Amino acid sequence: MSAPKLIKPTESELEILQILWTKGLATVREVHEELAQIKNVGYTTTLKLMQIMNEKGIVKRDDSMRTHVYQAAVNKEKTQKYLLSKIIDNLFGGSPTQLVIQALGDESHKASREELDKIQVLLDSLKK
Amino acid sequence: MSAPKLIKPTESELEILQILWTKGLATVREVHEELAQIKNVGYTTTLKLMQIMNEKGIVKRDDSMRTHVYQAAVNKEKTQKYLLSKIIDNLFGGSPTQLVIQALGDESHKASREELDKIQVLLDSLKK
DNA sequence: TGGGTAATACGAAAATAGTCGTATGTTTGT
DNA sequence: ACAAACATACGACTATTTTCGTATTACCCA
Repeated sequence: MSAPKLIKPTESELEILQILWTKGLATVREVHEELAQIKNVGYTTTLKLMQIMNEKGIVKRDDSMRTHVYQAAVNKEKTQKYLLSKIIDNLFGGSPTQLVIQALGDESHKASREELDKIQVLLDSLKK
Repeated sequence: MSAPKLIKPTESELEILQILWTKGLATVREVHEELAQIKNVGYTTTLKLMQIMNEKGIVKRDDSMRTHVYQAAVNKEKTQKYLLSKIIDNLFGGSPTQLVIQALGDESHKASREELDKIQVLLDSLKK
């Protein structure tokens, strides 16, 4: 029985994870430059954060080179599911339906026709 | 132009808000007793939290009586929408569809047939 | 080959969240 | 009437998260 340690990334950590999930491999510099586009933060701050994430096991790094290369060590879908589960409990009283309804109704994040179809497919399979 | 100040409740505050949204009006004692069922925390902690929430404007209170009566000062749906919007950006790269798919697939929060129908209705209206 | 640029390590301040002890006053039951 | 139970206020302590300055070492090239 290996305890599947569930990690709860902080908000800042999540921002970095998103970048790593997209890029796959990245240096601190690369991550920082992405980050700098959405928030005003110093390079060493990003560095420190990624070092801490490494200690926590949220990311892995290859430090065989002088410039270390990082990658996410936690699975994207698993992390999303885990955090979503918390939110469903914490914000929607345990009802995923309420969450879905709010999400679909969100004016600032409209779903395309294609996406709606995707949801329809899933919905059909759940109905069986 | 009144600035519609958007408040981001903390996790503990959210737990309290959930109780207040359900109860409508409640004393600290009542909130604390609900809270004590899900977490181990002292009475004065709950009290302090609610005092802070009052200062922040997240809750209102009637202190004309010795035992103050609290109620939520922020709208439930608005708060859910706001926080959800953040999560969509922060955890799902801006795609509400991904969030919906994960939420519907959540094994520990299964949606009932009735709820699925509700979602279907909403989905139909969005498709038009 | 020496100076500028770039990288990591480290420590510690600043900001935010959560916790509770203690003081003080109020109510209530017997 | 008075002790026990109950309520709020308030300050302080702990923990976590975010931030960045400074030191040190490595790399590059004019």
